[in-house]
Amino acid sequence: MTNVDYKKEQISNSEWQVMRIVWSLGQTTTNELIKYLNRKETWQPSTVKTLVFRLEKKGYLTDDGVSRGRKFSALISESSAMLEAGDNLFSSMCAMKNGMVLNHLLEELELSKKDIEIMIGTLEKKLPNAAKEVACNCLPGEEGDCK
Amino acid sequence: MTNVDYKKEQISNSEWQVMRIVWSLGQTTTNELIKYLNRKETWQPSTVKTLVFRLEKKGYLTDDGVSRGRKFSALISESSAMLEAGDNLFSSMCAMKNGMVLNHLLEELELSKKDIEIMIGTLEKKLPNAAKEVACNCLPGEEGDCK
DNA sequence: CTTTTAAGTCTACAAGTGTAGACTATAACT
DNA sequence: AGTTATAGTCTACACTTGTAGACTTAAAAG
Repeated sequence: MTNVDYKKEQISNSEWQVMRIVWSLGQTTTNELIKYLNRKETWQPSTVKTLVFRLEKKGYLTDDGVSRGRKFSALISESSAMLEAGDNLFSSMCAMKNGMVLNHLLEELELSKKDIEIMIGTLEKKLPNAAKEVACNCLPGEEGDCK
Repeated sequence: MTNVDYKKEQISNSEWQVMRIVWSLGQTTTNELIKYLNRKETWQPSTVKTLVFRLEKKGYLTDDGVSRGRKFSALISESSAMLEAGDNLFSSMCAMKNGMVLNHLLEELELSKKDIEIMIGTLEKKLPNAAKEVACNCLPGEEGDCK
């Protein structure tokens, strides 16, 4: 069995908040994390420390080993984490309705001109070879689409 | 305090699998669920029963109260569940990179001609008013974008 | 060098999740 | 009516997650 379907440990919601600070600062200390997160969450310093600890254990953060005031940095880029999260979500939902969800997101999310242009390009390139219908994959086996 | 930010209980991963069958069949029994899920998961019948029980408790499923062979049905549509899941994911990630993730999904996911056309329409309508840049909202407070 | 502060580590604990066995009561069969 | 199969309910247990207090030790201050 190859390693292809190896499932990395998830970044939990709270952990995600920590990662975003690290990704933004590039490199950070526990204190800085506590300071920033204090503006967004109501966490005690201990909570942040626990989260950092877990993220290191899961392999998403490392530190420089200095005994006081360690510098942490991410072992995964924000972009790949985001892509993975996106893939993950969509791969577990009904394929037939993915388009609808995407369209909704395109409508609701703030997007830059450039993003929009890129996406139009992507879609236009895709259009010619697109199928009439995407099959529903909700029911294991062959039978019926979801409503 | 209004109810606006009331947080519904999450549908967990395993529960999601159950819901997909219910959504597809419109109405179903425990046995049918066990039968279908048996093709996708390696769950024991008990596992399915637990999942169904939890989904009823969380308010996502109801049954017709018949003592044997109850019929279950969903209390939430698959579409709204999916939309919610999508919103949820994207609202917790970096706004600046949302476009990139969406583009990746547009590239990778199977989409129907019609979906694509709709989305191109959405994007074209959006383009004129789109900003040059979407600000990064990773750091609480004002300072700096994430990389 | 002693004291203090706080960074880092351990422990904790409730709720949620994945997974499933054990038990109970009811419908169906003889 | 008595027996049986099994749908439905309870209980269980390990692991993850959210959240945080307690303890230890090294660095900073006096």
